[in-house]
Amino acid sequence: MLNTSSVQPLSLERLRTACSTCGLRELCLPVGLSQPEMDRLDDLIHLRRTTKKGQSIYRAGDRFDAIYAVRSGFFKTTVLLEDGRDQVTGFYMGGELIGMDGIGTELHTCDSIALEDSEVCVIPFSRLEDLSREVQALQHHFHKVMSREIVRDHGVMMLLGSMRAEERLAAFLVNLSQRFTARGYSPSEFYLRMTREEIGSYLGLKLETVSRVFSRFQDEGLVSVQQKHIRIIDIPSLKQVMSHQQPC
Amino acid sequence: MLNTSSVQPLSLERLRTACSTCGLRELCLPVGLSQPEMDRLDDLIHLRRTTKKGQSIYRAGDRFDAIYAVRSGFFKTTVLLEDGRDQVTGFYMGGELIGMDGIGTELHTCDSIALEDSEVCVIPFSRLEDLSREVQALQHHFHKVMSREIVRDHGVMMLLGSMRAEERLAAFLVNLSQRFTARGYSPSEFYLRMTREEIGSYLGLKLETVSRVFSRFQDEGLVSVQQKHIRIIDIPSLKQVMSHQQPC
DNA sequence: CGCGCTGTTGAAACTTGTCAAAGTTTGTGG
DNA sequence: CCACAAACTTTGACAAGTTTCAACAGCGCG
Repeated sequence: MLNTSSVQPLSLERLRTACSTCGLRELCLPVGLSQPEMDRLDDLIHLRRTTKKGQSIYRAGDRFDAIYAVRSGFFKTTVLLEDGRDQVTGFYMGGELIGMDGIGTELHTCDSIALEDSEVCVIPFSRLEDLSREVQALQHHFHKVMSREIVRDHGVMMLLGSMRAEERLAAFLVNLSQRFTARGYSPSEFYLRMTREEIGSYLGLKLETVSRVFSRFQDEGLVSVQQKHIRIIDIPSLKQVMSHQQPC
Repeated sequence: MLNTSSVQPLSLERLRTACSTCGLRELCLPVGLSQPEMDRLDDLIHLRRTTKKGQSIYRAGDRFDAIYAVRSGFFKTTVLLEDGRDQVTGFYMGGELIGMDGIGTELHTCDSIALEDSEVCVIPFSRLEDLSREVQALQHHFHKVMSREIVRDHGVMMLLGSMRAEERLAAFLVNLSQRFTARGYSPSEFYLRMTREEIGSYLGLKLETVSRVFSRFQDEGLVSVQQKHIRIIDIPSLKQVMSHQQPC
């Protein structure tokens, strides 16, 4: 464990760490909590972990005892099949929660890997359950977060099951754009933290296909692509590609 | 609402309805509850709804206020895209919970449709939250159920993203077989409640492809198929098809 | 400064989808 | 209870989209 990331208790940095002063609190677990309630949540979350690019917070098979809120950085989760194939099941950015896959079996079922140097807040799960038995707003919001994870997965199933390559990539870009926007970044210009292969894995495509579609989008003037630097030129058209024009 | 299924309060039938006497309790929400705890859960769940084949329990956009436990019968859930494409996101049988997609937004995001005449227990969600603040075992088990839904969806994403048609159908049959087994039915012989089109929609394939793969499996002696009646002849080989032999 | 990882592009192969036709089952109304 | 219509399934031939294989270019880390 120790070789995958460093653990640091935060005695005096509490103020800096506290949910109440965290810029991501409106996107994260504390949504809807009163100040006293948030203080109680802060009591739980006094551990942060920094994770270098390429390292994991947990791996499939690890014992589950906490969920993690992304404080900074970018993560992917991947599932491994017995036969060696693996697939990216999600990308996570600031304010999003990772690790809920482990609740059901007490074991994590996927790997969570940092795509850049990152930091997460460690949320001990049994203590979160304890507190959410006392704080209704926390309980309810946590349920919402889990539910949204299910709905998000449905969206990906939709994408994988019935969209063509161009539609998938368009949907992916639009989704990223929206999530960056919610975090105060530009809706139209961002760096991809993941490789073409990771995008392809997430979208059920080969990296070559992802690359080709990027090129096509660029030729059509929808986006400007320079390696990992993406500038979306025409969001409406991208949305149209995403949701429209099935070749009838 | 009234035209989609009938609602019946169950004054005196309580004993018959009670979770404590339900044959599915080991697969459903009451797992791990003591008798007094289960009695309190019974207090919540005094509504059942019968649903005719083809009718829905809820539709996308309906207000969310309850989740549903399948008591008998068989359901599918489907998501509809703006452009008219839709996709089956899951099949549900006895003891499984439907409707958790609605928690996050207070609105349901998919349709749940009975594939045969069915019956569900209505679990008012806010009362479930109330009770699970008091009953730790219930709280924890509910979290497990939601988590497993996420893990299940990851499995489907895996299947849609990186498996070929034969592997998908093999995985589907193995999964059904396991779920029937857990419910005391034959692992190797069952009726499919869904059409080829619905299977295809779930697996990201066209119905013709599903039909062809069934025929191929039959030719290879893996299963015997007569319309919706399936007999799995060689489960080990089916598992091998599922998880093995990627054309390298 | 160069080696390796990542990304791009082309041509051929393969899987799945599309269209079409015919067979089968199911359900309904007479 | 039968007949007919509608829905579902199977199968074939062909088309389309994606993958595979291969070669090369570019960026970035050590």
